[in-house]
Amino acid sequence: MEEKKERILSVAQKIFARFGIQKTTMDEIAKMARMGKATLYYYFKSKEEIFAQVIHKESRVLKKKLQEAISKADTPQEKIKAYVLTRMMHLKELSNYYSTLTDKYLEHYSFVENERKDFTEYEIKTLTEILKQGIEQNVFGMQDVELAARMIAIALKGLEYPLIVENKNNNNMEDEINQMLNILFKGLEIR
Amino acid sequence: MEEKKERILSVAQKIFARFGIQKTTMDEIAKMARMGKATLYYYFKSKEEIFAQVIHKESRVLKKKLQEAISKADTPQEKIKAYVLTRMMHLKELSNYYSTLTDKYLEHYSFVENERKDFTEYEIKTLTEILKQGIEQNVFGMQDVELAARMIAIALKGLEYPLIVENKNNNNMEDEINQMLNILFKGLEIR
DNA sequence: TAATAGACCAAAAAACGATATTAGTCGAAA
DNA sequence: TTTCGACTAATATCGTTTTTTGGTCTATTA
Repeated sequence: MEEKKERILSVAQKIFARFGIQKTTMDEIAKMARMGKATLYYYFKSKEEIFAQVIHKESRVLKKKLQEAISKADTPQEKIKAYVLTRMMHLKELSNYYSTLTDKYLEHYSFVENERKDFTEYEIKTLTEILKQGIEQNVFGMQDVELAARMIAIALKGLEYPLIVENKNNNNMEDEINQMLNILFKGLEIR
Repeated sequence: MEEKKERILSVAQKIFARFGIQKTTMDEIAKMARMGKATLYYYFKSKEEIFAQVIHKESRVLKKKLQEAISKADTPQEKIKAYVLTRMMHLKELSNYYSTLTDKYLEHYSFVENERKDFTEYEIKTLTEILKQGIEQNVFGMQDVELAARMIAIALKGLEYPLIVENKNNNNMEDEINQMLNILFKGLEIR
């Protein structure tokens, strides 16, 4: 039954978020989902698979949220702003998905790596799309669109740490992002 | 004698770089420096102090290298390029100073935090300087110079990880930096 | 006095073994 | 088809002993 799988995943998501994959036991998940531990193995083949699917689900949610944010914004500049802001804000909440990006011992799970790659791909594709629209609408101008998108994606990845982890005072994260985007749009050189 | 201190530091630097502070023993340093362990304590009060001084020395060397690179470049754009490139290239080499930035258990040493803060300060000051020159020479144009410098500094810090650690193929690091700087200079918006 | 190091100590870390948890399986039952 | 109690092998944990290591003391040298 699909509903059972859903319940397991949703319970697991909460526990994983709180304790991480290592300190979460299958018994805990089973109890919290009100079923025997063995039943978990009827629906999933391993703890790793449950974790993988939780991650995957969260990734899907984020992507959806990003699409919504983009579609609500009007100009290409605002779309990029919405994208970056939504992305960073959401990642800040997602202790779970995000611990993925920092925790050392998670690096070895290949599905984490895959999910990350997949998201990067999505990110580049989405940014490319926005940039292209910007060019069509005559507000952006660059030689190589995909290259620019890739550069922005790298920068976003890089900014995760100083912006999310290091930054204690969260309120000005939005400010900082806005200021960076301003520079990104206008450039340093005089016009 | 100053020469002895120097020898200890230089030996320690090599061993720290290879094994990190935890796995390096005072006996090792002593042997490699051809002296008794107790002698180390005649010159330094603790292992931590030795490490702190090694870090400090490396930081000074990097700053000097950066100054040279900047002074060799002519235009403000080239100065920034030289700065960023030198900074990243050097950090890539410095397994030691750089491990400082990643290793979890080093976070607690306050001198590491201090050195980091000091470097960030230096970085902002230096970038501000270059940007100001650029404005004087009428090649850069921005409202708040210091703000821009701070944003670039954050971005540089962020880029360390994806550029240095994650990037296996080192040869195109230079390319990527150049492309990023191009966007930074020109901006995305059409002119 | 300025340097050096061997011997020493307390504290931390590693090694070890016994014990307890836990991921995953199986067969029976609902 | 779905569920779970009972079981197992592997892994983690814990308490203890042993070893290593940062740091000190004191005698010796130059």
